[in-house]
Amino acid sequence: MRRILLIEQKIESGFDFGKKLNDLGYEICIVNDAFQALVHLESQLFDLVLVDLAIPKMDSFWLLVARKCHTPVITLANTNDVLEKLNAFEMGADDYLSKPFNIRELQLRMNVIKRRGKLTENAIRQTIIEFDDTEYSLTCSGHKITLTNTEYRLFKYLYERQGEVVTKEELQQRVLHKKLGKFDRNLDMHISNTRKKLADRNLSRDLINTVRGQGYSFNF
Amino acid sequence: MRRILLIEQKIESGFDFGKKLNDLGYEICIVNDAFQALVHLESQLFDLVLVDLAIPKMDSFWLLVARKCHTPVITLANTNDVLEKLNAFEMGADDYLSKPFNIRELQLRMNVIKRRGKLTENAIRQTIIEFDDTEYSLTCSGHKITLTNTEYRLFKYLYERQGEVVTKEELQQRVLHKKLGKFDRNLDMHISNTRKKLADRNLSRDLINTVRGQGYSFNF
DNA sequence: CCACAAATGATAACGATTTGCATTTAGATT
DNA sequence: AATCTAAATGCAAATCGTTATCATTTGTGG
Repeated sequence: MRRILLIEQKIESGFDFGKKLNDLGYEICIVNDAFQALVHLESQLFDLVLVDLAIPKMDSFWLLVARKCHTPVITLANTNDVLEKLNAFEMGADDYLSKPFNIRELQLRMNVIKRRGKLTENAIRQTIIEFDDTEYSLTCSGHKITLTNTEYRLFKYLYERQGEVVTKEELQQRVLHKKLGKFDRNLDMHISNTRKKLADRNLSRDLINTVRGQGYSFNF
Repeated sequence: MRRILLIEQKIESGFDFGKKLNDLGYEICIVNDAFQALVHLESQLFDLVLVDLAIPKMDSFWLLVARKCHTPVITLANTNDVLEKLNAFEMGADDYLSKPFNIRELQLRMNVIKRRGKLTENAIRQTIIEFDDTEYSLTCSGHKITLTNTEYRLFKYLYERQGEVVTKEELQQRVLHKKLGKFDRNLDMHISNTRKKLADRNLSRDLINTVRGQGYSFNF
């Protein structure tokens, strides 16, 4: 899941939101009306369409288009209105979020959609990991693990792309902020140390899976 | 004038154009939306930004960013529309070209900007710092200093915002990737160590200026 | 199935970063 | 100007991150 088309009425409010997503490694494209959305959807491939329900008219128009391009859609609403929620689903949205929401929540739902798309509607994940950004700790099925800053950011980065294989280059660039050297072993060390901590708390060290020659991936 | 950031809507059409420039000795980086542009502008130094005006909306957004990074901007347009031209200048572009244009013409204009830039640059500062991302070293008026990864990224971050006061919060977030604690001393330490290294090489430790209660700023 | 190369795992040593405490400085208050 | 206080700094110790090295695993071609 990489490229996201964000349809926001107020382009400015989309900016910092989009920036956040961008920081997390997504490529964002923001448009503010259905026609532009149409143009973009037809000329480029997107992995997800996020629509602010405040977009006037055209409600289901872009949806049709998205459907044609086999792109999943998540709608965003400003209210917690149940009717609006039902409406979104009726229109054929794949999921729904009401603002303000946590980026993490969005990511989780994106992952669910992604999996649904790939594995044709399988079990919903029940193991959920809670992250604590302030003390670099995570809690998984009752076990709490405290990592170091770097271990934490690596783990979280992988978690946020669960299922995907993340290359060492990417991790090195985006988490460690340095280039990957020829015989660079330091990612391996962080992974190794993290796995040890997982094992110490009776969690599977295979939460982080190594894909030989390619990188690492997170898997429950 | 070396590194150019090219913002093109259709990435393909940017390719051969970019290739031409590349053949002429420029280092080109092509992106196709404002956010990517933002990311690149914030993480690397460019000497010039070329923007295809066909980039939808966002018109002035990337411009703001480029301004922040002290990078000149030339806009490219598909029409010969005078309004568009005026609009470009209003937005603050340094120059304007309508497609199709001669690469020579572009070069001429780039030189003009360069000269313009150098003049003001010389008036303001004559010292220029060269950065080496691979070994975290910088060269300033003949003196070469090697920093650690973190010191280097902090220094560069401040340098890229020269004149501005950058808050500790921001540095902590964007460079150290952690929250600023109440009695957090680690930025101070990095600054202190960097200053020491500057002094060791007969460079002014006041290149990094502390603004009591606010943060740090870079100043020649 | 074996030999070989390449990738990964793991330990330890080393260097960098962070933390805690003591001290100094800048600015506000009187 | 003397005092007070919050912020900044210096230094040392503890923690964390990186590198060097060797062992182990995995995949490839004979």
